[in-house]
Amino acid sequence: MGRRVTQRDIARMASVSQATVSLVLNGVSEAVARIPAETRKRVQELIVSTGYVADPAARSLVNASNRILGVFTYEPAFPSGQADFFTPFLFGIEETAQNQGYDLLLFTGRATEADGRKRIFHAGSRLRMADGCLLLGIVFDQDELLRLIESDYPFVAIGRRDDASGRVPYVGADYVTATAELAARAMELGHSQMAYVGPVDGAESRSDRWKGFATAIAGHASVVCQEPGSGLDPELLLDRVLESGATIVFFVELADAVPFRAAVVGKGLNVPADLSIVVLGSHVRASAEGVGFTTYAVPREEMGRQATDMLVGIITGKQSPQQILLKCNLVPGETLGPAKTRI
Amino acid sequence: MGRRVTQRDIARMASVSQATVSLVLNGVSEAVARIPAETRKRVQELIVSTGYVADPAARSLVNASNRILGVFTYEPAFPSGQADFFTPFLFGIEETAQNQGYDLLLFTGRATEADGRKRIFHAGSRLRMADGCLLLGIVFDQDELLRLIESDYPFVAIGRRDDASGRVPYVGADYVTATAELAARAMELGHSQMAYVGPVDGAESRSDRWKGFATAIAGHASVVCQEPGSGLDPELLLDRVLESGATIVFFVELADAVPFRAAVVGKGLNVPADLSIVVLGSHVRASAEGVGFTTYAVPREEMGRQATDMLVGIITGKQSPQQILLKCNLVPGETLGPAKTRI
DNA sequence: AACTACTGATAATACGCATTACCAGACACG
DNA sequence: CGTGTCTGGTAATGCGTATTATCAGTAGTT
Repeated sequence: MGRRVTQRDIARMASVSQATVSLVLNGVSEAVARIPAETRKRVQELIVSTGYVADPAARSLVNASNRILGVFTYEPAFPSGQADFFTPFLFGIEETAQNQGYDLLLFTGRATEADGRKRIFHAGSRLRMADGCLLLGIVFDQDELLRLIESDYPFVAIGRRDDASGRVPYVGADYVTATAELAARAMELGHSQMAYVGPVDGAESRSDRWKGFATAIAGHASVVCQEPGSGLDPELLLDRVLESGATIVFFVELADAVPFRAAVVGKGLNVPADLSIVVLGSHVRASAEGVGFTTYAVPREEMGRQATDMLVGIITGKQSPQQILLKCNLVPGETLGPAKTRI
Repeated sequence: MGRRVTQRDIARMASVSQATVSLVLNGVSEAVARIPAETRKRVQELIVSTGYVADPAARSLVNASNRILGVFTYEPAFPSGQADFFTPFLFGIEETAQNQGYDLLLFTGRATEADGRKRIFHAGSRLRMADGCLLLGIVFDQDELLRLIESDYPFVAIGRRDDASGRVPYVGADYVTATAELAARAMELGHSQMAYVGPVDGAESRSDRWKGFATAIAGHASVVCQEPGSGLDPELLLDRVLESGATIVFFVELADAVPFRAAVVGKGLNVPADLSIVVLGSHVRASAEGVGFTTYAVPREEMGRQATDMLVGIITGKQSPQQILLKCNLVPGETLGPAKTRI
């Protein structure tokens, strides 16, 4: 590779010093250094004709700033399975980063430790290459969060985090309220025997749903069936639900609801006449796919946007770390109806 | 921000020199520098306990290597409209980058010039932060490609490029062959009056389709209707197609085919009994969406993978720039049938 | 005692850039 | 002629790291 052009090269060509080139390049004011227009022009022209571009590494060594935002995903980032989950965040992040004039560094790092999890801190980590970092994922590593907080390295999590004694800055979605609203609506429609399919604890986004649900129905309705979901055979699940006497099923995962609904229809039953289905959170896109589930939309793109804005604010010192919850809008859908009176 | 830990800090704590820390850190062999196990251990422990991580900027200043791959998209990268177009590439790129131990730098840069196009070269470009770069997009800038080639900066385009006197390394899709195959199949089914909706020149991916199409039907069938597509009112388009006597319509863009099909059905006609529809290239996902168009699948993820591998090969000097075309597999679909004999 | 061989490091330097302190020359003024 | 002021720059330095040449001390050999 033919060595790239440096300020020294340009300096030699223009018969000035490297310092002068730097001064011209950064267009410093007359107040700090006097460079006559004629010299400026001469240097400028050489900069253009050689296609000189400052080496960002060297620049950042001096400035301690790269105008780069890191994006760290705890779960494997892109693999198609998670695609619909991560891409909306990335859309929002990319859009805002662009507006703010930042580039995005995606940390692809694979699991390095014995526990099979990706780690932020490891030998050769390129984390510092970014001025700050966005954290994406369902489950985070406690130790790393703590270290991150203590290191003063600017970062913002996407999704609510109550780890690390509540000091994690984040932009999350208000699952509690949205779930409670759906549960309330279900109760208005006469449902009192409910099924809940999905995890009730673990990540915040999951326990929050359960919390909102459980709180809302407390004293008014009861959970007659609770399954962990994910991978459970739809037919089998349907049998259990029917057996339990539930008139409505709440799904944490859209992916579980889809085959379940197919199973219901396959059995000659009608949704929502015979059985209501509610999904606790979907991508905005989901509704466009014609499925029509009753659910609420998690504003993932907006989360990405606000998290990015906050991160930039923290980096530039214009903002202090905060914790923000965004509202999820209800999507009426067509899978929630009045409770069927069972015989 | 409390200043970060540097090698000097560790050196002081361990009562050794900065050089020693660097040597221990990089685990140099006894041959090049002798550091007794005891000292090594002492330094190692401090490295761990302080959570020291080498500054990649400083490192790259010395090494001229960051283990970072740049991704430059000429069209706005993520915005939802293009989502399905770009994300498959990114999946492949991310997967391979991860396997190769590289991080990904997404250049978000906005249009800086008067012509409203994004530019690779501009003041403050962070291009050099990456060891090499992948180029994504439909239409590229001639000048920049030339400059890139002459600069010896490693890069690989995704999509065939005949710009810059054919010296652009790329991994593309073989649109010519795939399109010709579809055209041949159509002719086998008796179609001889054809409509073609979409651009016939401009970007390679577009002119290649037309080329494969035109070559295949030359002398056997004729184009009775050709429209530029994109944005044309479906109803109006349908009228023109019917009027022309075409028995089959080839679409360059899936996005155009979808509303068109709806218009056909809306008019009480049947696809493919009354009119066949063929789409020239789709995402693999398209078939999963239940639309069932006859088309061919552009192996976008695989293109991303191979381009990334090639780029890494070029960077490490293990491979020279190449030009590769990948095969597109036909997707039978349900929208291509025998030609209807018009009255 | 003089020489060699080895050990365990370190000092020096370069990488490309930004920045500050400083300086040489021209000119004006008293 | 001595002093001050302005102009047009430059030299020097530091950022954090990798690398190479060098060196002081000790032990062993003749």
